[in-house]
Order: sequence, then structure tokens, then C-alpha cells
Amino acid sequence: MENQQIKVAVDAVVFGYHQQQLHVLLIKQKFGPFKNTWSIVGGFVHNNEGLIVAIKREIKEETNLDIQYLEQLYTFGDNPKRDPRAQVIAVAYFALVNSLNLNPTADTDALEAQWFPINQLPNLAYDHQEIVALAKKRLQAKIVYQPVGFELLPEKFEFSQLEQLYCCILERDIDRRNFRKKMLRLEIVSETNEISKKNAGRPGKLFSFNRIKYSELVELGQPLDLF
Amino acid sequence: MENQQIKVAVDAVVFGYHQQQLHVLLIKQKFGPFKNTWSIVGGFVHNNEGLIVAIKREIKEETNLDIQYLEQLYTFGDNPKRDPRAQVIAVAYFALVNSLNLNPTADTDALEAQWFPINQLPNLAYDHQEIVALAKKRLQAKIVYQPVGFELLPEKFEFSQLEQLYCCILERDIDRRNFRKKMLRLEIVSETNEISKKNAGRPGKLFSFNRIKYSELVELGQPLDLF
DNA sequence: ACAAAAGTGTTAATCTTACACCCATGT
DNA sequence: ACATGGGTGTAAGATTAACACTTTTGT
Repeated sequence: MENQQIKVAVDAVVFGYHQQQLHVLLIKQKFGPFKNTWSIVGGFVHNNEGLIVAIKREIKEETNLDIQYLEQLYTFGDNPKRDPRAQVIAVAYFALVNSLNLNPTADTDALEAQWFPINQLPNLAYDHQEIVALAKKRLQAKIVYQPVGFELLPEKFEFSQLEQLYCCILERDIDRRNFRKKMLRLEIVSETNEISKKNAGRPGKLFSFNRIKYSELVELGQPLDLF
Repeated sequence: MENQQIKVAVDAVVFGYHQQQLHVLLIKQKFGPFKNTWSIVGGFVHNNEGLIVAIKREIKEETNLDIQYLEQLYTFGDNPKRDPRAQVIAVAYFALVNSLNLNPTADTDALEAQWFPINQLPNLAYDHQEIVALAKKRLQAKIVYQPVGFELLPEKFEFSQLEQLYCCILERDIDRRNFRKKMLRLEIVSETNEISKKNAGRPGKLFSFNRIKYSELVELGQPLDLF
């Protein structure tokens, strides 16, 4: 084998949901060719480090957020010059966090970290715009057959929040009655005995995601059509 | 950045269909820690080479087959010791070829290349068994919403062949009438004016995949439920 | 009493599934 | 004439989509 010069990086598109909007977490580069440009979180894989371990480490280092859901998205490496400094292939992940009560704190590397609404992103470093676009597409596709939406919400939530979240991700209206029926029929959301009183109007019951029931459905190989 | 020692490989699970069975193309390793063990096709990425280019080169070099369909599958690199010699991450692809008239010819590297029925695979090198299993799962999932099955058939085919192929990939029975109705309703298969006469019994019309119609459907964002 | 959001059923249309007999050809 | 596989329609059941009024609370 010739002496391969290729570097391996991991990057993650971290999604959060708050203020009725889907957000992406970005950090501002402090060094390198894209100094002062916003980018998604990520970095190089260490020697003898697995990819998942690497991306978790990077997210932890750069943002201090607790990841709820993480899956591999795509590996970017068709253009050997996507990084101007050297040939770098990036294994991209997509992550969901419950961002409601969490502010990402820029960490040891003193990077700025900030949530941006998905439809109001600044210019991004490298090919990160493409990565974010793909992640958004994947989230939209995924949410209709796997209940990943819950990972973006707090443990207990109102039905209207869940509905809002779906609208917002799918970028279209949803029929409230049909939505509720579907979710309740599958029994993957359970009523709690708590009641929300934050909003105006009639208070709503709080619900929670029934992970046990969901696992059962998955075991049975039931394809769940949420839409 | 510390001096990263990680190598990047590309591997492909190449599927073919003949003798009423789904097959995977394997090659026999001539060197290295898995000498004489069967493995999927692949190899290291060259410097300044894109990933797609690399995998196409490897497939060409090792088998001489014409690839009909190629997509990225998953990147394997969570276990830094998956290759006993060094830390190697493998970007895995899955490929479909029309294998009916083609024998893979072991090529310049004098490797043996051979089709194996998907359910009768030998022991495989590295974590290739896992890669093949994932590719199979992906193919099964994919074929119900994207008509990739056609890539495994010749240009013109009998309806029964298509049906057989679906049965074989999904590993279950399919209702002939409903299947035909669905395919014809979507207009992605077109009748040709040729007639097959290979088999016993009443000769069947030959059909072809209507790529133009299919592109139109995709443009319209029509989600096509083939099942 | 009014504003605001929660909660709730029915109907029509569509899609899916199950199912069996006749047809064209070769031997 | 018989064996083999090709070709076709219908009816019942399930799912989805569309749609509007009543309830509970705070002000």
C-alpha cells in the first residue's frame, strides 16, 4: 500500500427545537482557513478511537450538550479538495438534543456556540451547507416512520407541542384530530396525570413517549406509518 | 493536529440476480491476514481520489462488471481494530448489476471472483459479514419505495421475472395480480411489442422499465409505495 | 362574557388484500 | 388433450383525509 495521506474527520449536525422552530447548533471557527466562519461541530478522529466515540467526544468538548439521539448520516469524500488544506473525508452524523433548557456553552477551546433556526443559517465553512441540507432531508424522511421527534422534546409535553414540532419539521400543516388519533392508536404516547398551565386557554394534559411500547412494536417488525 | 494514522478503504457489496436467486459477488483474498478467505470487493482509496471514483476503480479492477446502481451504505469504523493490521475505516457501498450474461472475470491481481447466493455465503474476512447483512437489509427496505429492482434485470424482462425478483429479495410471497396492477398503474413499466418464448406454457410479453416516467414521478415528489 | 387553546367523531374516498378461472403455446 | 405458465376483475375490509363544534380555563 502506498502511503495514504487522507485524514478522517467526524462532524455532526445537531438539531434542537425551541421557540417553535427547528434549530441547528453551529460553532464559530477560531483557527484555520475558515476562521470566523460558522460550521457544524466536529473534528479529527484520534488514533485508536472509534468513530462514534470520536463524534461524542467532539460534541461534548465543543458544546457540553447531552445527545439524545445520534445516527450516521453520510460520509463526504467525493471531492478530494473539500478541505483546502488536505484531503479529508468527513463521516457526518445527525444528532437530536432536547434543547429547551440548555444553552450550549462554548467550551475549553473557547469557541462560540449558538443555535440558528434551520431556515436562517449563516454561510457555513467547507461543504457544511450540503451536510446540513442532507441532515434536514433525513430528519424529514425519518420522522414519518420512526418517532425520533420525541428526542427533541422534554420528557413531558403537551400534544400541541408534538404537533407543532411535526408541522415545523415537515413544513406543512397537520390535521390535529387525525394526528392525535394516529399517535394514540399506536400507543406510543401515554397520558400522564399532569396538566400544563403555561399557556392561555384551556390547560392541556401532559403526555410522554412510551419507549417500552415503541420497542415492542419494533420487535414485532411493525412498520409504523406515522404519516 | 496530531499525526493521524488512520487508513481509508472503500468496499462494495455487489448484488446480482440469476437462477432465481439474489447473489453477492465475492473475491478470494490472495494476500494479507485473511489470505484465502472470501471478502467483498474493495481496497484503499488513493491520494487525491474521491470515494466514488475509488470504489468504481476497485470494482472495475477486481471484477470487470458494469455497475448499474451504486449508493453509499454505511461507514464502518467504530471498532478501531476491525482490521488487525492497522486502524482502517471502510466506507461501504452497495451496488446492483445485471449479472445474467456476465461472469465476473478475476482480473489483473489474479483474484478469484465468484457469485454466491445470499443465503449461502462462506465465512467472510474482517467484518464483511456485517456489511453484507446491512446491505441486504437496505436493499429490502429500498425496493419498496424506489424501483431499484430493475437494475438487476436485463433491459427487457417478463413480468414473472420481476415478480420473482421481488419475492426473492423480500423473502415472501407476492400476489401476482396485485403486483402487476400496482406496477402498471404507476406506469413505470411499459409493455414492449416483443414476446418471450423461452419458457414452457403461454409466452409472456416483455416489459421494460420506464425511466422517463419514473423521473417524472420523482420530480413531482410522489412517494411511490411499491408495497 | 369573551378570548384562547384543548378535546373530540363521523363520513366519503381511497387503497389494500384476498381470491380463481380462462388463455396461449409446446409436446 | 394435457401440462405449463401468462393474463385478468371484483368485492370486502382497512386506512386516510376532510371537516366544526363543544369544553375548560384566565381575564
